[in-house]
Amino acid sequence: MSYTVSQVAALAPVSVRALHHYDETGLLVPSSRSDAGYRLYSDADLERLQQILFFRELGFALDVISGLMREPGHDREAALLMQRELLSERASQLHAMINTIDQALDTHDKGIAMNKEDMFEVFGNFDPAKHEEEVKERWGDSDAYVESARRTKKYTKEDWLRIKDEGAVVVEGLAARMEAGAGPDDEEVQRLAEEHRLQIDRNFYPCSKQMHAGLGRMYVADPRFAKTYDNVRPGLAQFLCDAILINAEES
Amino acid sequence: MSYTVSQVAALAPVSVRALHHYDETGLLVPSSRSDAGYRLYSDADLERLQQILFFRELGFALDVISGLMREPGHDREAALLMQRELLSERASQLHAMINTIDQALDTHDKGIAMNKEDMFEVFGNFDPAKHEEEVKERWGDSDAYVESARRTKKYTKEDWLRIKDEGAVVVEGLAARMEAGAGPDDEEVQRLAEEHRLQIDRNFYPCSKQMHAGLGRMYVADPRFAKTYDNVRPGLAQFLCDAILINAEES
DNA sequence: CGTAAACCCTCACGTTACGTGAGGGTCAAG
DNA sequence: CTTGACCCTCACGTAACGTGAGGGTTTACG
Repeated sequence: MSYTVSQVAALAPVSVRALHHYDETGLLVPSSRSDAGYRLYSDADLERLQQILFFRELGFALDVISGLMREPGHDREAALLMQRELLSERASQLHAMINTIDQALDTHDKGIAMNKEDMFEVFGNFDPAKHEEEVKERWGDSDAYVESARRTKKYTKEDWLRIKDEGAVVVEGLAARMEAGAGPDDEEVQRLAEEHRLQIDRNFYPCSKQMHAGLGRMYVADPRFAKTYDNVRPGLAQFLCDAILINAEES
Repeated sequence: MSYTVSQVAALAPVSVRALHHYDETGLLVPSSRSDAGYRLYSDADLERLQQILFFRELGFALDVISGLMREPGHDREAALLMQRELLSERASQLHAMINTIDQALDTHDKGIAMNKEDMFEVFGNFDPAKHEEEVKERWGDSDAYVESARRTKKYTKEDWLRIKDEGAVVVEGLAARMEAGAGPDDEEVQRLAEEHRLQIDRNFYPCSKQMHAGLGRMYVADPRFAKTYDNVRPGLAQFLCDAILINAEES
């Protein structure tokens, strides 16, 4: 099945001209042309387009998107996970903005002026220019998510089983200590938290304590990840997050 | 207290050049200049800037923002409420996009392809071009929020008390019927729902049944509004919303 | 009191991501 | 076989600034 420009434009929120533009710049070159020179988009082209649109929605410039999607080891799953992260970040950003509005409404009702810094604080985090660097930082020096995709590609089924078992040992250990009433600062819990970090570091991508802390926060903030741990024991995601943060602090 | 361009740029996520630009186009003209011709921004200017930034964040073009803020009867509170609405809409949009990603990840895992329409459906709602019209539509023919601001400006304290009492009668009536076990399709409940609409229509802005339905949905979707009703009786927001939707359907 | 660093101003041209025709083939329907 | 709906390739237009160029102003400090 293949689609012409107008069919794609009807399906996705993108103009015909934009498709021409993406073709010209090499961002999305249709995988074939008809005899008459008509652009024909395949299903795979549409998947690529979807990713482009997600990135665009997130405020990335087209050449940056181009770069991201050209990186060696880039794959759809890694990109989707990254986009998911960024989107949920953006969502909490929006909630913060809503809070700022509520605050503005309150102070407005009372006839008093708002603190100037609070007025704009909420915008700060989503500076598009700053964003690129921040992404690099958050995902590690050499783009952790790319690195991860690169490494995991070579893993065999046995590798995956081993990694899963290693992980299960840590998770079960944590769950047991939690049930035994230990706090997140418990010595054994701390050892397991550090082991958790090292597993990521060994198996997926270089993971500093700082990055690990970021992950920890994500485990509770992001239901998709929280579920992974809370399914083992309710409250485990929060417990692990606390433990990670304590482990990260002792630097 | 007044601020120079760089001070404003440090406070808010806006470049010096952008401030120049806003000045040139008349969107934000600083309320004074120093002897040397330096732009000096007052507190009021900063409030205006904050609003501009919210609108910009929402994807409005600068000339549209200019228009919105120039409309007669435009005031800060009305604008903030409108922005709040649009932001929370945007937030649920993002959550929908996250769901789409989850779906894409699932189908990807299973090695099957996703429905092409589902792939892009989620983007559709936030077409910036379409948005302007939609806003007009949602807020009524003559910009309900502007109309509301215009009318309420003339209200005296007594007007407000009367309106509040009128409203309380309806809300208490609804709460009583709900407690008595009536469903949202109960005859008396329907009468009260319609009265609720008429009160808005009389006191604030022309409110069609369709618009009323939009409001009803907002009462449950938006915690700020839900609270107003749930504080009277838990579950009342949902109850009212259901009643409104039923009332709206019989057109 | 001078002077350098740090700001500010006004042009004015550059850039990104398309919009919007102009001029001209292509294709299915009647 | 023609008409209307698509498609193509230029190519210039536009919005919202970015990025100097050239030149005053303010402030800190020696």
